[in-house]
Amino acid sequence: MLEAFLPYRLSILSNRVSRAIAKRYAKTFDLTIPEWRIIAVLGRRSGLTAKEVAEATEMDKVAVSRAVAKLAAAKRIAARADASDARKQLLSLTSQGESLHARIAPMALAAERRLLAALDARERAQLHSLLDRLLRAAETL
Amino acid sequence: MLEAFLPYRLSILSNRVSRAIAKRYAKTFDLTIPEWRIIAVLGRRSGLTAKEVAEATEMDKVAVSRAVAKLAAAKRIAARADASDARKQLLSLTSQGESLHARIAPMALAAERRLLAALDARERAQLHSLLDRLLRAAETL
DNA sequence: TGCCATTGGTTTCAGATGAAACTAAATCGG
DNA sequence: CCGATTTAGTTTCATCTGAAACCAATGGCA
Repeated sequence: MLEAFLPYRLSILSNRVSRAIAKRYAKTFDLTIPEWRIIAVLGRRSGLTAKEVAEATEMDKVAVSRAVAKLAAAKRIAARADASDARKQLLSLTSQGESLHARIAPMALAAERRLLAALDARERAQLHSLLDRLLRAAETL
Repeated sequence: MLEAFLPYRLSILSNRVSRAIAKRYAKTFDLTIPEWRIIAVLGRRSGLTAKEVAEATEMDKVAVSRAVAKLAAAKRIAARADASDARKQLLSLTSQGESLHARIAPMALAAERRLLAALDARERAQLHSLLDRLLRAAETL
């Protein structure tokens, strides 16, 4: 039963993929998955607060707080104060962070492509649509 | 980019589903996901060794060792010695474990059904086949 | 204005986790 | 047979993680 059980299969697949990527990131860049997610998100949209990052990445705020602290210590991201709310910090990539992002993003996409090589274009579109619907359904479980 | 990145989407989906199920199991039965996996596997095939359980569930042997210890302490599974190899322990559900399994399995299937309600029969078949191929592709990443 | 509830973010604490070391038993090669 | 290697499983240690407590700033609202 387990082999056919959807939650189990999703977990195995996700773990295999994440582990493969995480190992590579850790070795090459001393970067964890949460950190990489933050880099990815800030690479697209700069000046987010920690809370917005947490929402965008679906990580909890503790994880974000810690990853942000580590990234900031490594000068990969920088925080500037929000003029209108002293609790908030607006986060963005430093130039170091930018260049890290520029190096990693292609690697990430290559890994994804390797995985998706198992499917043809039509199947990829199906997969995307199926995942969309499952993700929405999983919001309210 | 992150929102469309397959490894990320898989991780979010898997986490949402696992978290929902884990929470329920933990509250109702004091059972973690690794423990539940072992129950599920032993419910189907009795007399497996810890190693075989680890293979069947794709968990590492440390996790299995710990979960087995806890399940055995709770008298949910029992270990008997292998006659031909003193290192091995043949694991099986106790009657308590059996009845736990009988109670949980339907819950698990119901959760899966709720998730799959977002798809029609044809799409479920597609999903299965896509996951099969992705799982195979992810073996060698 | 001045209190109270809320919000953004960090710290703490206790439990989970994985890699590597370890123990004990079995197997292999000579 | 007997030492070297492999295998099953456990323990240890250092790290990760999440829930809850916490702190500081803000936004009602009376």
